[in-house]
Amino acid sequence: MALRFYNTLTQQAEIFSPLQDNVVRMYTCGPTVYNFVHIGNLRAFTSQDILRRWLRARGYRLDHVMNITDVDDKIIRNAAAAHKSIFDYTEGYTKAFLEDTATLRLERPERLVKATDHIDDMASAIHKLEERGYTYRSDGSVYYRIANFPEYGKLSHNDFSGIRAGARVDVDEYDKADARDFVLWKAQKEGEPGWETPLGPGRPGWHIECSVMAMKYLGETLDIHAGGVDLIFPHHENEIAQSEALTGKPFVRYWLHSEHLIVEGQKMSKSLGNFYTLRDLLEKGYSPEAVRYLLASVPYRKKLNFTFDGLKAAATSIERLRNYKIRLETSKFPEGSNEKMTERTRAAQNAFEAALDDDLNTAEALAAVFEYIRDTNTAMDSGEFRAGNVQEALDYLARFDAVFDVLCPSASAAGLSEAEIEALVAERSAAKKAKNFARADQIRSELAEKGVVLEDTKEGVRWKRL
RNA sequence: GGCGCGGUAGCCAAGUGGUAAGGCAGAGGUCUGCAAAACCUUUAUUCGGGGGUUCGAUUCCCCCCCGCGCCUCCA
Repeated sequence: MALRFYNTLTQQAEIFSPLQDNVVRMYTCGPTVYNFVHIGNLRAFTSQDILRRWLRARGYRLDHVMNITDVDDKIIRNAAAAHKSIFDYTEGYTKAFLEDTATLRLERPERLVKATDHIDDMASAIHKLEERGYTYRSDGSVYYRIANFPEYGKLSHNDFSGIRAGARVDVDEYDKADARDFVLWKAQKEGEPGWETPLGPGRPGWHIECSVMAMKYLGETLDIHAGGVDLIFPHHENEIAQSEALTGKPFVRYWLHSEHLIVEGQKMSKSLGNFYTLRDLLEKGYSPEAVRYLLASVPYRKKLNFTFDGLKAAATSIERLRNYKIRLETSKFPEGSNEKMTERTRAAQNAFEAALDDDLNTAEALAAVFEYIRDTNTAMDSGEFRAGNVQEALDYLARFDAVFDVLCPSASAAGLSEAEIEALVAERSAAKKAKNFARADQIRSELAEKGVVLEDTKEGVRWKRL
């Protein structure tokens, strides 16, 4: 089954193949670094991480560009309030963003690019748009005239044909000829940061950075452009208008948009008190893997209802996966190999791949893994699962984890060393042999307090950290 | 109003024109010094409501109800 993605542009699932060879050139809209990213942002970035990993699993090489918006109204406002330059102000949140995404095990894109490093490129692009007659000036600012781009609206599927240039709307406030026109270059105002360019002093509008940086690094036509659904209009619509006006070529072949996350059934907002950053959740004691699992477990085009029950369920689900892996690694199985198990593994692998090929259906992919685990656990209990089947099962888990990446626990800061744990385990075994169960239980609870769980099995005691 | 997404068991959630995946939680059981892990059984005659098409619809069509997003810079 071929890899397919739902394309916002065509409103259909389409078979994916890159324009050139096996390299996927993709661009994703990164953060505006005026604050810590919240779990809604991270849902989108997690979807993109799953996308990245699955493309690689399917044999593609990636050239992925993500932008960091480090100049915009909110940044200017907040930096001024903090009495900092926008550079000092955004530096801290850029660093925090990189830390948070690393904590969530999100792969770094091949290129991370900042808007402020590309001011000249943007000014040139705007100048070129002026030459081509797509713009007009007003009070030192440059606007894009959407009336000159007939295809405007093709991504968001809005019909703007009724809007005529010259039908002035909110003239006093915006100085725009048309309500849908958008700013390419903002004239510098008193006390605001600005750049000297042939366009005059000012700063870029939001949309131009993505068009310019995407095409600078990836060429005039990208394979994939991804972001949250809220960016479809106006941001991505405007990117198309800018880019295609510049090149006359299709800007993006596959537009992928992830749905929003809601919290306990409601829109996440600071006023409702249900606004969370990753840092908030870690402080409450949840693991990064649990957050990652929850964000990844709902297919990206579905709204994700983020709940604390769900977060706990995610943590328990991860435990089940890890316990299974530990069982594979530590148990003794009968000699030989069972061909039926090999076939079962192959079927599970096929189901997993088919699910992700189908527009990254992560829920179905997880179902394939859990069904396999239940079946092989049963086979282990009955003795049908043989030593010769261990490696294929571990390989399957590895392929699962190459995408979901939740099996390896995050390093806990404190705790006992392995040697200390082993010593206590040995002491407890001796106490048990001597029927000193009081001491045995005492050691169990001591270790439990330090996050180490003991399990007595036929093959002896095994322990794991929580 | 326009465009778009969705309403499936206590919760999260997959799915298909042919009779409901998976996870979590709950109940009972096997195993166990206790526990853990694991397994087994059990939890939707039913997929927001009402019509229609069909041999047959949760899945297609129509209407209605409810929730959500976007419609000037929010993933």
